[in-house]
Amino acid sequence: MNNLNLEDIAKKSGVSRSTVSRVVNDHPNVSQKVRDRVLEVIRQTGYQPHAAARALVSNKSMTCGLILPRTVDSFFADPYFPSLIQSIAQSCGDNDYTLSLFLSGGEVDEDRIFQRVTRRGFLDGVFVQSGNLGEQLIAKIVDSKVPLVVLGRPFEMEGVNFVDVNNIEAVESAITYLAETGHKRIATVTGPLVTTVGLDRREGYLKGLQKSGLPIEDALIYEGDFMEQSGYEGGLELIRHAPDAIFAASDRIALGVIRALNEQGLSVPGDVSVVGFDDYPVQPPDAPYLTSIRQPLLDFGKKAMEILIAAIENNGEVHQEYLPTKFIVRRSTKIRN
Amino acid sequence: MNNLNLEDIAKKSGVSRSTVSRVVNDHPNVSQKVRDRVLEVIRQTGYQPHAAARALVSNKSMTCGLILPRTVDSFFADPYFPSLIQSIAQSCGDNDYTLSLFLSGGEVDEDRIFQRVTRRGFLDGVFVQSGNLGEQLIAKIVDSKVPLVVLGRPFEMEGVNFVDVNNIEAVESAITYLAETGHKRIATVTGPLVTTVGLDRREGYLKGLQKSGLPIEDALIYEGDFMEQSGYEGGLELIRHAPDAIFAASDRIALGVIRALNEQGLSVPGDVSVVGFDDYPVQPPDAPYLTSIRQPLLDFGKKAMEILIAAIENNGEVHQEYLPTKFIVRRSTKIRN
DNA sequence: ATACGAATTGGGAACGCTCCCAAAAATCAG
DNA sequence: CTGATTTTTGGGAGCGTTCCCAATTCGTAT
Repeated sequence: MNNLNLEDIAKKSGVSRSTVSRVVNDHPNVSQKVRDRVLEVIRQTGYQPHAAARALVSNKSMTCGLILPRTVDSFFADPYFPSLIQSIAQSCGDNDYTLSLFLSGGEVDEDRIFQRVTRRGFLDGVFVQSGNLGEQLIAKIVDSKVPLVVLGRPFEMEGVNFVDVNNIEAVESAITYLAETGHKRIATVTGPLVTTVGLDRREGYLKGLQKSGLPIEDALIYEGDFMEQSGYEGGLELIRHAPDAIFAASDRIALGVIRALNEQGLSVPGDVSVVGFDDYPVQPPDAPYLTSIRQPLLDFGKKAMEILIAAIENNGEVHQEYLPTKFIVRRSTKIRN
Repeated sequence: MNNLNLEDIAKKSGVSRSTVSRVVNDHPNVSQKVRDRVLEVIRQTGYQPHAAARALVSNKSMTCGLILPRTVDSFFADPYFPSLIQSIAQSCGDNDYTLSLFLSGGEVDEDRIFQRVTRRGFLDGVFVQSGNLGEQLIAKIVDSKVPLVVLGRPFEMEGVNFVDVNNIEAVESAITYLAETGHKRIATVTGPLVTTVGLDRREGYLKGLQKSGLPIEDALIYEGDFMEQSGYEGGLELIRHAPDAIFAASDRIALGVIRALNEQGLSVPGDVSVVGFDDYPVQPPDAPYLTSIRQPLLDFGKKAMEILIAAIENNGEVHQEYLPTKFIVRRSTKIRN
């Protein structure tokens, strides 16, 4: 088995521990001849440095944490989570970091996670998914000085790194588009208004109406929770007020809305246009033609990782970034005149 | 900040490093008085042992890996993955292990992951999700002697730990149930037949027919891939051969099947009974009444963790376990006479 | 009180690495 | 060919633990 240490490799290649270390870490000032010889021994023996020993002395574990403060339900149902995980995992891998996952279901978990996160020699930094549940944890982590990047804008933004999608602007321009294409009564099923995402997307909706000179009507706003069921319920409710377009704060909501409309004999986009948000790579086959706002998922993880690395290295300035989205017109909307 | 070490705590509490270590690790032979004093200092200072230092000397990182050899698509679409992650994460947390996540999309990733996994002082053991992609990786990990538990039966079972659900038996009894309730032409949309799950569920289907004295008809078997779309396509294909029941190898497939049937004017369960597999806690609202086979998800993670811990500690015997499922009759099936 | 065994406590060594500095070797200029 | 300079190499120290063993303290029976 592979349980050799630096010294063993050194002996086998007739050099010193230090030299092997230099080779392993790609330091300069090693003659080509020696480097090749050592490299060959390493190849033959399959030597790999001991992660813990390295972490101990260099004070870097090359591991970061991803904390998802989530209820069981939403974690299952929403493709956002796999996407997020995937995106972060990818970026970590690309930067030679390992990703540790922490799922939190409540305060007890959060305490436990907080303990772990602040353990020395364990994580170099953490990502926390923003959401109503995690706020307190975020505050504690900020206090603890552990390098942190929040995924999605947190409520308390002062001095905390985060990456988010530009929700407000994205929705605003989607609404503007709807207004420009002849829609007069634009309704919305929002996300949960206890989250910044939910709030921001509603804000974008309001701003969009304002900008387009359309009146804001409370009856055209239904608070959902990103799940399909809430879209369905919202759809049933909203059609009582004769909208000609519905902006859904997530694709899943949009699916529910469409289901409700269809069930009531309304066609999409014939009678009502529907716009979603997310545009996941895998569209549910029920709605292959959903007009939606695409989140730049891979960029998201990449940017988050960039910021985390900066935070780990500099622990200086605060980074807060909003990534642009892309509005994709498909066939769930139509131009009205 | 919290960067004290054992020695500091020792000094502050007027004892030696060793004693503090004993207190931290709950060793006996520390007088109550001293223990209390040390504990108080630890509480005040918020001391936590340095993870890497501990890992170095004790040769246990208290971290395990979860490797998901998966294509992007299926990872997004299938609620199985969040469920699996959740279940494993939970069990890890409960046993004071940290979970590191590795998503693999191909051979390059697999090599990289393998390197990491075998790094000393890094992971105490790993879980690998079974599937056609990961077989080679599993073989390599088995060779490397890193404690391993495969999630789902692997193709090559010799000497490798795994946990699976008793797919064959589960499906067999579902089919038997259908036969007993008067179904004569039971069709199936299988999972991908390049995976053991797909194969086993088909095997259960065949055995069930056999046991019930029903003939096996190739036209009643459609190979799907666990995704809804394949259920839809399978449904369209199968109804040309007039089945009175369709067993879908996953709930997602079942949804697609139902969609196809409905689209063709057939009612479920009026014309055709449909049985799914998985019974995820969050049922898609389209089919709240799906008769299905429930996977014992939490038990799954728990059992897997148990086996992994045993493997880490004993590295002795091989554990291969099949967990029982639960057949849940709802309203997508009916009794025919 | 004294001695003896048990319980408690302290300090050294080691885990495998990186970093620093000094020693050795190689290179170069005069 | 010598001395100065640069490059390469080797060994010691230390990171913060745990484990082991020796030293000390304690309790108890004589």
